[in-house]
Amino acid sequence: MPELPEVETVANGVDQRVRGEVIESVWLGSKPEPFKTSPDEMASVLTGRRIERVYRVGKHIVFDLAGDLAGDEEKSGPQWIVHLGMTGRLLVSAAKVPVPSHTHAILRLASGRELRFVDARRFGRLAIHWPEVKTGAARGFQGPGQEPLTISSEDFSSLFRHRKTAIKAALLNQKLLHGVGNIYADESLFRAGIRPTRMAGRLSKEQLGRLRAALQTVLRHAIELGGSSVSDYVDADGVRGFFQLEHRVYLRGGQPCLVCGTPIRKMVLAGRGTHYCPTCQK
DNA sequence: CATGTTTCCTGACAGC
DNA sequence: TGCTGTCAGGAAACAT
Repeated sequence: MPELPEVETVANGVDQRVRGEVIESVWLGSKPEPFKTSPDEMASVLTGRRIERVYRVGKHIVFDLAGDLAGDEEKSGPQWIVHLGMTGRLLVSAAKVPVPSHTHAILRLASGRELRFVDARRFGRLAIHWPEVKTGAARGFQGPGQEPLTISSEDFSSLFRHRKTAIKAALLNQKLLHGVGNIYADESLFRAGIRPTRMAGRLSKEQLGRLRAALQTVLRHAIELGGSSVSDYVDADGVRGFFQLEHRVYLRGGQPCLVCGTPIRKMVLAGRGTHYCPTCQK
């Protein structure tokens, strides 16, 4: 399941491959489920645009598109927003490469290659975002929450203050921090020594400080290793990441804790498989 | 508003 | 071998 490090890896890979490319034509699958914007509108907005830059915001991949169809104006253009959901992939392929099953969108590029959105489980979403022009500068897609990698200690702590839900559920809430999913929630809570079930609003300042540091360390390390390849995640080249080798609790239920040897416990919390060490996490 | 529950979807896997 | 049943999980919709 792509989370922040996997989405960052994909966005960077796609950026390297398609930055500066012009979208010549667009095909969108007949089923409308994956689209927040109607297929007709999406196709008409994308067609003829130049891709200026591709990057990550939360778990979303953002394509900055040229503001006018000639692409030589400074006014800011629309953005194409891609959310990979559980099984979504963005592939850059030569046109002659067979189109995989479950392909929902194909952007044909001026170079002759194609950018393809493939998603077996259809949890992914595509949308057009128009930067809102308020006082002067246009404001691009911001995502639902705050960035885990750059948030200050003060802002991080205030996110959880007075919150009565479990800290793990709060970490998964994209309106607070965006980009954190099941793997990195479990891994950062283990490294911070905090039980996933602890009420968010009852954590001490020290615990919240440890949690922020652990989360940022884990996310940065995972980005360096190309993300975690569990189930079928691969990057834009079909290459697997390696952070799954660094997992200390995720999917390790019943196996000994790498620190103290106690069997890792597995439970369901916030509807998700949740893994923790009952000795190391208080 | 805050929090909990249900739903979507299909590949993978267990069990027969 | 091949069928059936169960599970996983991000986020929106719905319920409390």
